[in-house]
Amino acid sequence: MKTSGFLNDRKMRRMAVTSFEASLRQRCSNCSLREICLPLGLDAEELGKLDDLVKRRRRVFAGQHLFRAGDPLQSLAAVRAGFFKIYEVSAGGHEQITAFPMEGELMGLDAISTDAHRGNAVALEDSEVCEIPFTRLEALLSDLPRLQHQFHKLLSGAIASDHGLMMVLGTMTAELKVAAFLLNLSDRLGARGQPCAIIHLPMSREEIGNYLGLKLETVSRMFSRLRDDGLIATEGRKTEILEHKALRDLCLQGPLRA
Amino acid sequence: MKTSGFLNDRKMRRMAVTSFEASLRQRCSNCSLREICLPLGLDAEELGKLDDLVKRRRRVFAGQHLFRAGDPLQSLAAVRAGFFKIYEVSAGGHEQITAFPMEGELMGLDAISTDAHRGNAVALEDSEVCEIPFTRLEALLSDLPRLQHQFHKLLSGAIASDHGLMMVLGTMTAELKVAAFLLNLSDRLGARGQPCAIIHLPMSREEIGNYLGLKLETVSRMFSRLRDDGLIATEGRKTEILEHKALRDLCLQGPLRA
DNA sequence: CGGAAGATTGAAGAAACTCAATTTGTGTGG
DNA sequence: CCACACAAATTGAGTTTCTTCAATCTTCCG
Repeated sequence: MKTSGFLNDRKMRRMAVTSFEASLRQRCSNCSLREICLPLGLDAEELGKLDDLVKRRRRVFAGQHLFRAGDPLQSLAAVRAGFFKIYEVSAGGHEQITAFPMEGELMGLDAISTDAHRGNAVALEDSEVCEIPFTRLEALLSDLPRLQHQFHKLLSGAIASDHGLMMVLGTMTAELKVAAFLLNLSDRLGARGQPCAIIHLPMSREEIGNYLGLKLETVSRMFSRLRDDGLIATEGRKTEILEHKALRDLCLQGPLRA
Repeated sequence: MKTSGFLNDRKMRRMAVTSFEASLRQRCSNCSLREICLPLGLDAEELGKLDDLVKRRRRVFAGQHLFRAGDPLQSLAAVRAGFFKIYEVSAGGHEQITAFPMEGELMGLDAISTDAHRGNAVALEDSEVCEIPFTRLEALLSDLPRLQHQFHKLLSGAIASDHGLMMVLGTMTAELKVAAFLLNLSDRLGARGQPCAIIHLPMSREEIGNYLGLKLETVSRMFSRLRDDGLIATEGRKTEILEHKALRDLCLQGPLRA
């Protein structure tokens, strides 16, 4: 579970490249994610007001925490690039990963209820976030009904996707859980216009298992089974979905197999 | 899983009684739940505006649906009295109960993202809800920053409690799941000033199992085990928590037992 | 009181876990 | 660039936990 935040040459080089690209899209107004993120549905004037609020392009290197449980809620964070994991620690000391946020997804929404973060956010790869000071955001929402509505949609969508995970955890066998996990990632990548057949998983088998309520060995076995059945191809953490439809059918029929 | 919505004499008598009581507390302003529900933190004037919005005391008899998946989102509903279950049906036809809302809790929050309900809400006993037309509520939020903030807290709290269930589903054994379930109910009753040592469970073993990712026989066995260990006493669906601290310790140490 | 649904308990089976050995992948330093 | 060391992933064998199937008991209503 531990990851080093050490900055080696490779990481520095990689960040230099992304920072050059990023200079071309400094504002929500022309951000490629504006159709799936908070700005969805805003006009130019409204976008401008939101833009004034957002602190863009804070970098978080692989293994670094963006926030920790107990931290007071200052800002929500939208993933601009990269991949995160959010995990919570129970009173008994058990860790549970509750989400793997990717581009355009907000982190920290569960902190509003107590003004303090409940989850811990760690970058799984070198990443970039946009920070949105929450108090100022709430003030702006009152002025911009469309932004308010979109914010509510994102909050509501977070609940809905949590329910999706509950469905997975509560009703599925190990094989189906892994299949559903891969499809979920693929769908979310597809929704962002990214290639969704070949997925580079930024998380370990252990992290997948933790998320799905399985042990890492079981996850590995299920990857192997799906591979042997010809549904996927694996090459380390790179996973290709060969039979998208068959994989989806597998999830649909669920543990109902005759 | 099926329950009859048949209205027998007993039900009619019961409702007559509650309706008499209810006439004394017709508005949010003097509702006993205002400290845990949407009105928390509002002053008299603000309360009045919210009051004008809310359609109070819609009755839902045991077994009846308040809304179903696919229904367009008209109103959010706050439980005024009674107990509900919310279940979702996956594409593959599997049911998963995602919540057992009780007094002061909002239902339908996950519908905002798609303007249609995803869950199905069924009353587990004769119940009463306050309906809050969502479009009008959102308009009011812009005028009442405190109401807006409280609404966000409730949305955020829903996410947080969903994460709590994920933790249960993902990390706990059958025995701990049942223990955690009982404690959760007890805590929520306690937070409402109700007796929390003796709980009358309005849901069946099957429904508990569905919620916790267990089969009904396993749930029954775990009730028996907790009873044999002296932590609880059971008398049908009436359950008494005898050793509150021991039960909590059990959940804390989790599957870490030596 | 009688029937049906819900709950409990037992015994056998399946699924996932634990422990352990091996292989593969990754990053570091020679 | 290669070899080494360490972490991650895979695979196997045996065990535990939960489920399945089945019988019995209880509770709730009519």
